[in-house]
Amino acid sequence: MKTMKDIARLAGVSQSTVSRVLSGSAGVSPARKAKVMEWVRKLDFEPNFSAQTLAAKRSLLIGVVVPDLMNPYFAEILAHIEKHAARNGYNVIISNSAGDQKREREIIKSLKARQVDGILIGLSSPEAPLLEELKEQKVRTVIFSQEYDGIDCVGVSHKKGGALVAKHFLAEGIERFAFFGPAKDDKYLGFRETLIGAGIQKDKIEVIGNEDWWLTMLDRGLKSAIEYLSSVNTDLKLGVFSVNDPFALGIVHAAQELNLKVPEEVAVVGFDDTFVCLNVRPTLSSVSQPIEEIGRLAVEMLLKRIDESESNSKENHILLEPKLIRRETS
Amino acid sequence: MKTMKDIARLAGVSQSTVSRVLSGSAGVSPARKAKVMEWVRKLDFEPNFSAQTLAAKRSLLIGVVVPDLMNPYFAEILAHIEKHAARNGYNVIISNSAGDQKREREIIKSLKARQVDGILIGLSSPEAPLLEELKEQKVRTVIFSQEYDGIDCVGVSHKKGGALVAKHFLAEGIERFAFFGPAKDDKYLGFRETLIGAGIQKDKIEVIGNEDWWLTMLDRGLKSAIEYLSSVNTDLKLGVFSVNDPFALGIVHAAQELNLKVPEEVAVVGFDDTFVCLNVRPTLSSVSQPIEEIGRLAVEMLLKRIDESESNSKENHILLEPKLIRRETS
DNA sequence: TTGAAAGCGCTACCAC
DNA sequence: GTGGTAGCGCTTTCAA
Repeated sequence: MKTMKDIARLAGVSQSTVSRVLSGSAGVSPARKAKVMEWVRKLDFEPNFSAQTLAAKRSLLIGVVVPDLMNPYFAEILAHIEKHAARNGYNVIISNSAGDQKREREIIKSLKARQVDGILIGLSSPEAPLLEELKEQKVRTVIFSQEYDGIDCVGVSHKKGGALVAKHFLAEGIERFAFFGPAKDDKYLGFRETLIGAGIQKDKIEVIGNEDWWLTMLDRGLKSAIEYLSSVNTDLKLGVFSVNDPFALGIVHAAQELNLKVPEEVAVVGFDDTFVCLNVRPTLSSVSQPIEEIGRLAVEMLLKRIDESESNSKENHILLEPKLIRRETS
Repeated sequence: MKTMKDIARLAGVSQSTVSRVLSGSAGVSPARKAKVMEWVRKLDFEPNFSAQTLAAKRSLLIGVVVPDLMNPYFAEILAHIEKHAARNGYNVIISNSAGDQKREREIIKSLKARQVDGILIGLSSPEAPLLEELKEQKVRTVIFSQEYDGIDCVGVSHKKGGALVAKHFLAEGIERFAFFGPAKDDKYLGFRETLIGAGIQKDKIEVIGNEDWWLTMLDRGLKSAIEYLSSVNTDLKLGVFSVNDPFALGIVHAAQELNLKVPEEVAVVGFDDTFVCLNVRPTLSSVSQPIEEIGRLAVEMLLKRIDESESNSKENHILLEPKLIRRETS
């Protein structure tokens, strides 16, 4: 491995000069600059990032934490994050939390030890204690899955998304409802609120997979979907709203397996509008989040924070509009 | 940020002792060890990775390079790689090459500058020059997508996979064939070889999306699939073999759009057997790679290389058996 | 405009 | 067992 010292010796200048040339800081004569660059090219030199990080306290590294890499939503957003990060000279460390808070803490701790310049985090459900910690520790953080007071975030309003689905189901004349996912999710709050506001009785709204929903998720929800659908009374048309697309797919398949007609007997709407929605038959209705935009904005927000030396300014919240994309399952 | 110096001062020992305790190296009295650990816990101390990397020349970081994060195959394998890496105390830097060789070079260069302990790389098509470079540079590397002389690798034999599909098509009495993907792909070689061995005329075998197949990939192949299927003579039943699953899906949808019956008029087989195969209707036939195993083995292989101080030993090639999973599209 | 030199936080060697 | 100390490769004052 070559070092700046080598370049300096070969180019006949001091190491400081090499550093100045490479960092693009002003105050180097064109002649010396050219000489340095010549050797940099000749040796295909690249400065050691660890040394740079140690000395400059800036790693050009961002950490991304997601609860489930297999969920196409997170895979897609990771792809966009990586693209924009790379474009700005940043590398991305990816960590999968599997929706486990303990693991999330460990990850964040280790990312800090790596001196990452910032963290982008997607949560699968609201986790106040963790976010509270994140706020205390002064790591620059942007959440791309939900809102939280005192932390930068970007995303759609899940509550509004839930409300959209409720309105849609009501307009279709549906009278029984189920939500697949954690009851504390904002999506469910918006869903339920709207239904109750429209005069629906509470006993017509059910939550499935509440506590252990994450475990249920891991096999894509098929099993618990079958369990639920086979136990439910189907004399009333059922409207099922799912916390995400893979899980919604599980419901559709469960319905098919039980010979229930979709959407005539069971209407299904997912969340995220990932590309799988179009890749399945029947095509899946879903609440759309502008994934690419969210990924881009999250990176931009974080880099802006990194640039401003003082972390004085108030947090930024960017809320985009969710949209219900109606397809064949609802 | 606290440092080892702080811990040392508080615990009343030298910095060397703190270092020894934290690295678990022998030769520290239990009493002092306990005292150090007490302060480590109290301050929630975590050593600075950059400093460690710089001093020990070991980053506990591995780089993963994939051509397309949106392809479920790579998303899945990344998930497994991350899991096993984390289990062994490694973090993962993920980079998306978009199938571009220039970008791949840049990525590798920057990963080396980051002092990664090793690189796992998945390629979308054979790229001899790049791999040759990789061999020259002594970065520990494992390929998880294909075989290459002189570099460790793990995966299924794509050639065998292609042969399996050819045999299957022949057994179904199919007489016209197409391969969607780059002609230089081993999958195609095995496919074509087997067909020709069985007496099929060369003009009955076509390659679609050869040169610009990657671009085609990016919108999941639907457009060029429609283009191809609408131009082809359909009086003979067609067997289409695709380089991966998303692309195969494009063909199925194109066929549906053109009112061609799948699999009666057009049989389709994908590659990788990602979970989308089961999530679509008709369910997609595909050549299966044991994704989880490949991810695990790739990490294990790399860590073994890292452990052996000398990089003397010959390369390892692990070839797993591909399997044709027949479903509704063939 | 340039170079010398003092760190950044840690590891590892050497001496006690 | 333990502590002192010389780097690891870079950035960034400070003087010249």
